[in-house]
Amino acid sequence: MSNSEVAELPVLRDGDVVPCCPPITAGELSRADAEKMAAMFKALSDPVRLRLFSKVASHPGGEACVCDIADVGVSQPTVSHHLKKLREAGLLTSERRGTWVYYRVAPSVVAAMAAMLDLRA
Amino acid sequence: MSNSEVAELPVLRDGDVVPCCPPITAGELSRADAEKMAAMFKALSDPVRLRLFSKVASHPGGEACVCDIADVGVSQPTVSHHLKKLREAGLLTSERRGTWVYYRVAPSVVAAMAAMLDLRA
DNA sequence: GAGAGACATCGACAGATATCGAAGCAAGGA
DNA sequence: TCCTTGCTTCGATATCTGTCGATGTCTCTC
Repeated sequence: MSNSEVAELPVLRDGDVVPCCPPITAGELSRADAEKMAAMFKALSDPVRLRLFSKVASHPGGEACVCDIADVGVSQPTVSHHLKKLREAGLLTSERRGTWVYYRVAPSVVAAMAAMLDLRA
Repeated sequence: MSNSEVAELPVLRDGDVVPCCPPITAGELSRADAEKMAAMFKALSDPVRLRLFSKVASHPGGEACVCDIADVGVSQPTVSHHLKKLREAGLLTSERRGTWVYYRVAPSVVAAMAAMLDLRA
C-alpha cells in the first residue's frame, strides 16, 4: 500500500470504533464519507476475506485463532495478508495469547455498514 | 445452481434479482456464496461508485438521469464506466427515455447485502 | 540456550482496475 | 439532412491487488 495519498484513511488500531456515515438514502455522500465507506466495503470485496470473516463471526465464542480459520485455499502468508486488511478496515480485532493469535469481529463497524445499506425507501 | 467450482460470476442483466446468501454469522460461507457476495461488495468498494449510488438512491422519485448525478469529480466516460459496474452488480437498473438514461436502485439486492451484515451475535 | 511451531513481513510478479481522450451511437431540433 | 447533446464504448496506461516463497519474530518446551 502506497503511503499517504490524498485521503489520509488512517489505519485503524485494534479496538477503534468508527461510527461512520449516514444511511445511503439520506442524501448525497460527502467525498470524505464516501472514502471511509468505500474502504470498509473494499475490505469485504474479496472472497477469501469474506470467508475468513464469516469463519470468525460464526466461530463458537465469537473468536477464533488463525489456525482455526486458515483453511480457505490459499497460502499462510496470504491468509495473514487478508486478516491484516480486515484488521486495518476495523472489521476484526486481534489479540495474541501465548502462541496463538485470536481474531474477533468488531460489531459496531459491521453494524454501521448494515445501517448504511438500510434502504427503507 | 451449485455446480460451479470456479464461479463464473455471470453478468447480471438489468432487472435481475439475486436472493443471495445467508447471514454472515450463520456459518462458514461456501466458496460460491463468497464469490457472489464479494462481487456485490466490490461494486460499492469505490468512492466514486458509492457517491453515484447515493445520488441515485437519494434522488426525488427514486431515479435520476446521468446528467443529474455525473458531477462526482471524474470525467464523463469514467462516470459511465462506474454506472456500468453498478448495473452489472445488480445494484442499479437503467432505462432510456428519449434523450436521457435514468438509473434507479434495485432494492432487493441491497437488502440482501444488509441482511448478510446483520450480526445479531 | 536451542529447537519447533504459529503468525507476520518482505520482495516479486501476473492480473485486475480506474482513469482519460477519442470515437461511436442514439435522439431531438434546426 | 445536418448539427448538437447525452451517454456508451474503445484503446492506452499507470496504479493497485492477490498471490506465493523466503525470511523474520514471537512464544513455548526441552
